[in-house]
Amino acid sequence: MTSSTDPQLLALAQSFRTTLRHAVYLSRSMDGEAEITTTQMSTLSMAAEQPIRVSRVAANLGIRVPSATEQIIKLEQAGLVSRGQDPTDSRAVLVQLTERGRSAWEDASRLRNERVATLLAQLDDDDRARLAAALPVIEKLNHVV
Amino acid sequence: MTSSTDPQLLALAQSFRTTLRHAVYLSRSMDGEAEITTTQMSTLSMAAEQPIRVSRVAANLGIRVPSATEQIIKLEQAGLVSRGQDPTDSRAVLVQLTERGRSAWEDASRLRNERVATLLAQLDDDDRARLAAALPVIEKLNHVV
DNA sequence: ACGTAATGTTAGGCTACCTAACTATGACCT
DNA sequence: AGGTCATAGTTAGGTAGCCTAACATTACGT
Repeated sequence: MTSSTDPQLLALAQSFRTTLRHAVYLSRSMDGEAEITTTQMSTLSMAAEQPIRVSRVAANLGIRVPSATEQIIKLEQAGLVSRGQDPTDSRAVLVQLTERGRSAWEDASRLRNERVATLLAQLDDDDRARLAAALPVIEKLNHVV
Repeated sequence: MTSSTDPQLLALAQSFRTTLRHAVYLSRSMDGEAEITTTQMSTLSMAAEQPIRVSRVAANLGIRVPSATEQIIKLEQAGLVSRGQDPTDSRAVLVQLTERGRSAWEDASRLRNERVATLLAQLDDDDRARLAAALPVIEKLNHVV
């Protein structure tokens, strides 16, 4: 990975980074006055799919394991998740949503979705199609790593 | 903004939010071991275009003015930006890049661009086109607000 | 069975962010 | 002009998320 990179690729990379930065600002402004932080929301989203290890939460969030432990403990104290043993590995801890956690996640998720949907409603059909087409591409990038 | 939102729009909103979240994780992992933090990088990016007020930096970053002041002072102490008066309003402070700041920003930017370009190189042409087509759409969302 | 690797937790410190209170300048109004 | 209020930024002090280092526990390879 030297500096012998295709100029067109570099240009796309730069646009992508800039747009991503702007999107993050946008996302933050949407989250604004929520009672659940973005990190907690992300953690709940992961656990909503299936029980997940602390180390995986940390890896997905891009933070260290002790930091993930800290957040998860807070979520546990709030009654939103529970920590249980992994039957296949007694070192591991499986984080899963409680009933309250699931409904809290659903509520917060719905609220955010509605806000974003309101934004998207102001695009025309072509733009929405372009956006929809690009989402799977961005997802691919994560698996390339 | 009630819950009378089009289901298709809500579905797209949810996908968009999820993908955005994943992209942020990806972005963080790219920034990883950099010597300039993401916030500082963003601040430099803004000042690189044109001198910018502290309050605008704060607004763009989604943080409060005192927090922006704090970061800008650090950048100033690092010799990367200078703070000058706005000739049109002596209350305002204009943040602009120093020579060192510009080259530091260019270096850091190039490094990140190359990392992202390496990722993008692993997509096929169609996917890259889809990605490129969606970036302006996402930019539009910022101006809709 | 023993040494090493992997998974989490605890302890302590750093930094980015916040609110509240303050200074200074601009805008408006009479 | 003078008075009042709004706007731009800084300072002070507190909160929370993230980090590294050190530790306990369980798994794995030889």
